[in-house]
Amino acid sequence: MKNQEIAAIFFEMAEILEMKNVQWKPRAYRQAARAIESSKDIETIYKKGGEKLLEEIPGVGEGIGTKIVEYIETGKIKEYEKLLKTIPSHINVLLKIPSMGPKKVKKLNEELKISNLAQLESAAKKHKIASLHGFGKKSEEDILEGLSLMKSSRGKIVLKEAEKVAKGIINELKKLKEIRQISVAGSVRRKKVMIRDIDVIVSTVNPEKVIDAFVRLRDVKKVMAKGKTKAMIILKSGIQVDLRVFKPESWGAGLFYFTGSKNYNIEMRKTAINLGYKLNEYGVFDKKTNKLIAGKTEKEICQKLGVKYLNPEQR
DNA sequence: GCCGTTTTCGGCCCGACTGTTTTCAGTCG
Repeated sequence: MKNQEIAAIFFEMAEILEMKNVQWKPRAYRQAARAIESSKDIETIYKKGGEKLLEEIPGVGEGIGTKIVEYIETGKIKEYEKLLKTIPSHINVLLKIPSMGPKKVKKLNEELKISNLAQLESAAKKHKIASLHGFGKKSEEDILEGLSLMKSSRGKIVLKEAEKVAKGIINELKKLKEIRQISVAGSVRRKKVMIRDIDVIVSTVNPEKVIDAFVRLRDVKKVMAKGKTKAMIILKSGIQVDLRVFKPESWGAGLFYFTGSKNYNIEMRKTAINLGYKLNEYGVFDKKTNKLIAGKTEKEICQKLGVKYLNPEQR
């Protein structure tokens, strides 16, 4: 199955293009990569109907279609090899550090010639980064923490372990009388085999209290973010847990939004737009009046969008 | 680079949070 190989290449191309400040193409490559990841075996499609049939995959057009064909036929993509030569090799590992994206990686490379983890660590420790425009003292601390987190964390965990952790957190939070509804969402709810982080969704009329309790859970190692509607923590085990808080009238929308895969969500939002609606994590809204027309439950939302209610695993 | 029951050109999902800012850019999900 070449799907994963090709998708990985397109994701990487998107990152490189982004570092080069290329507009829109990164999005196109990512969209195609995600579609390819979840599409049927791409080689079979090609053998059956040629490039034309490949272009029926959403997000795959002439340009990307030709590249897929090139990979199937020759095992490589010239454009990709060309792109690789334009950046320092292995600079992509820097993108794996939390809080580091294409723009920052590019800047650090240009200003300080940083192109690997060791150079990054050394520069941060010598406080060379804080003086760069757009960076500061906190950026330096974040980088060092991100580096140590990366060294210690085991990356993804298996579903069973994630479910156990999620259950523990939910049981703990359930003790708060402020909580109306609570559920796990994201890839745990979709029952993916490997889990990167755990999403927990809550509905309440008192968000502050719930978020406070969340960031003070027993096993919290670090609070990554804490706002009015969401918080992110890293547990001592290295697992990241995100909490999203909603009002009861948006419960279904929140759960829907943070359960769906990225592709599924984009699909649903487009469906909403076509119907003259707007869909976000708070509900389905009438585009003209901005009035909430569905949000309490997932089924209500599906009904308004005219789509079949799918089990989380299918989204 | 992709896509189109208003468009073959001109848009591209979008909201929250943080840090470095002086109103915003970058990152994340």
